Amino acid sequence: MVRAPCCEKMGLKKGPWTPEEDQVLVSYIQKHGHGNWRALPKQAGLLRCGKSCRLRWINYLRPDIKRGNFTREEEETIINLHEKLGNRWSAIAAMLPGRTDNEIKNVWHTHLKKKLLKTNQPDSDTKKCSKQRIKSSDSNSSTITQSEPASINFPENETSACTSSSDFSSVEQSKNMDMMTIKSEHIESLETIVPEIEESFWSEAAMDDSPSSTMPPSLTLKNELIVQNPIQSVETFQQGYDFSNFLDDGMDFWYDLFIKTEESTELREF
DNA sequence: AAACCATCCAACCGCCAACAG
DNA sequence: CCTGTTGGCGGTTGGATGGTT
Repeated sequence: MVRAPCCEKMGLKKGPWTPEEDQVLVSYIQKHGHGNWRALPKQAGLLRCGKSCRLRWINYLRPDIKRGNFTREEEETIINLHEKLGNRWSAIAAMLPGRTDNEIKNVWHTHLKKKLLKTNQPDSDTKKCSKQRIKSSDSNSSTITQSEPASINFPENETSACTSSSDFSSVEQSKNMDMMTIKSEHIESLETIVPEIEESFWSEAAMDDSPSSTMPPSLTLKNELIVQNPIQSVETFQQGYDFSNFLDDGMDFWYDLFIKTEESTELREF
């Protein structure tokens, strides 16, 4: 079977999207949803192929997209999950609300991979302590800038020592380090969770059924069970899609998740 | 100031699985 | 089953940008 090309040869535009095109796409999806990506550009009056529209929407225009640098917690999550899941970017993205697989993939290739290579070098001073590796010019911010030479490889036997360092003296920072330890120690448990999720658990109907919904299709719950999405509190998850406080909520969620992991293997029921 | 180089990231490409007819 | 269509995924590319020489 010879596959038809994604885009018609004639008349369809490629390359960067203009603000006007973005506006057209957003307006159309807000009004009509995206039932059929292939038909969408024609109906919306866009000279793009459906695939391009879909990519643009998912990776850039979706209202729940989170912009800006990745937080340290997010980077840790990516590294830990990548260790267990490999290059399954979409699976990793499912654990990071507001982040796309494409974005995570980019961050991994351009940022995290290099950091890991650096820290995994045997004769490295960076092994001594995370304190030296995690530089924070702004102690109130957990955001890692792109130029920051931080490592997120956190050997378990180092985290406690570094928690007491001056760089991590605040309560929040201690909490961060605790979370790192917990993630490291319990990542095996996490691995056992993910494969158990049935595909049917998630619904893609939200956007089509209720265009005003702020719940992204990929995260729509069919059931009341909380399984995926560790960066979000149970309460928030059940009530709606609001990541405004995802960081703090996420901390508690990870805590709850892994503490419960220790107590019981029945993780799906809270 | 210009040339060169490195990095980033949005977008594209090709493949595959699921699904409908 | 078979075939064609569609959506989704991971790998890759190339233009833009910033830094260095």
